[in-house]
Amino acid sequence: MQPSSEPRSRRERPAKPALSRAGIVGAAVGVMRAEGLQKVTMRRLAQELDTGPASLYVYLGNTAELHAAILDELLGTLRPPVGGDWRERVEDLLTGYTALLFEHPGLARSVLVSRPSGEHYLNLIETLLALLDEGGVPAGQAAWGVDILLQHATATAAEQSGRDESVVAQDDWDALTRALHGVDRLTHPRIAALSGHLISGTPEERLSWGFNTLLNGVLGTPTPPGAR
Amino acid sequence: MQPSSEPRSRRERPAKPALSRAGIVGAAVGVMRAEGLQKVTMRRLAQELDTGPASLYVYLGNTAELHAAILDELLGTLRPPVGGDWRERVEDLLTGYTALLFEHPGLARSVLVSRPSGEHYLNLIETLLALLDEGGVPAGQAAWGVDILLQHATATAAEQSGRDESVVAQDDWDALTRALHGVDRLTHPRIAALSGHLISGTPEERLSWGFNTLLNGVLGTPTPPGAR
DNA sequence: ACCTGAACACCGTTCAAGT
DNA sequence: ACCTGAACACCGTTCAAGT
Repeated sequence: MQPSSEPRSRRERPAKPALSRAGIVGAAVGVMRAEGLQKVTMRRLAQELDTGPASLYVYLGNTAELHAAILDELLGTLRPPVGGDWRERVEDLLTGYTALLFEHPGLARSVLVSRPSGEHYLNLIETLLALLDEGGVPAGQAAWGVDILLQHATATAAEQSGRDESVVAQDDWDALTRALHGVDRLTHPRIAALSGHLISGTPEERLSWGFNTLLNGVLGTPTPPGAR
Repeated sequence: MQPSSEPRSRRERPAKPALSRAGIVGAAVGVMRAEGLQKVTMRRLAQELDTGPASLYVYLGNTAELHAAILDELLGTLRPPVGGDWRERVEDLLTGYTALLFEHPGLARSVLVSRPSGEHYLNLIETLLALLDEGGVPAGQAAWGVDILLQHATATAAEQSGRDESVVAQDDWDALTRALHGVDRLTHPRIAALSGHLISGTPEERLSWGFNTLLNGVLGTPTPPGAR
């Protein structure tokens, strides 16, 4: 019997491609788009790629690294703003970054802890530094400012997680919001007086105010001499 | 045979106390102090309280609610600052809050999503509002300011999680830090020029600068007319 | 060298059934 | 009414063993 030149497997599968970090991250983005981030697990992804979960650990150290890589991939779709002065362009860029994360708040949670370090994230930092430089922000303040601006964007998106995934959110609302309204005006007079203000505004208004507050603060707050 | 007035159980256990929300949260704090937050799971806690995990769901809606309740409990140990002007007292109070979370960064992660709504958290908000009022911060700015100040503190603590639990952290450091240093100065000139500044300063210096930046921004940034 | 089956050691949450 | 055993439907990560 002659050795066959046919592949050993009889089943004609869609030609299982070789694993690679890029391929894994691409598949992860696909699963996330189709089924949400909560389905992007090492096990589910291995299943998608027709292998066992252990194989993924050849390319990724852990799940947090996977999430960071997914965000970096998403960041590739972020276009640098063109119109307006430097402040408007900073706000536009950060609003775009936040909008991306608002669609996947779970990603924001992950990324707060294990930040991306890929090309697109570096481009975002570079662009922000260029805009702050254009606005005359001193180097030290700009460097620390980028950090705090991105932290605010990421944390604001992360706060949405849980509040959106389940439909429970609407009638359950928020225990804190209820507590703020039901407060005793004798023990907590200022909360009682300001309860309207504490939860006022749309998410967009608060985010925009946050970026402007941060920008004003960064412009006017020197970093300590030792760190400069 | 006379019915015995003895308890049905022969084993003299440490008198298993009736379940209550406060008891569960207390036990959770105990487990956290002894073994870390990662061990505070519904199952582990049920074991600690000599019952099944389902019993806990009579008192707590989910794990996030448990974590929020733990932080509120911890917040009971936070003493309002006494010395200095209003700005120093704000910074002291927020530094104390952050220090609490630095010891349990996982708690900060949870709480970013599902905030506490207990007595001690309300006291913290009330105290902050009083201090901002003392500083002459307009009501709308103070209300939104408290939110952004607490967010910065919480997010900064959350960023520590992962970086501390494992000893890997030290030599692994941070992929982003490495990426910032290894950047190409042709494609990312500003990162290359500022790489020293981007990671400079101690955590304390950066946190303090963050609070001051926020305070300066809050003082100088009016909230939008509609939301006011 | 590269890859992976199988196992280890867990999770949160629900629900039918008990007291 | 209050409580819970047992089950459902999963996880991340490791490691010995294969090719």
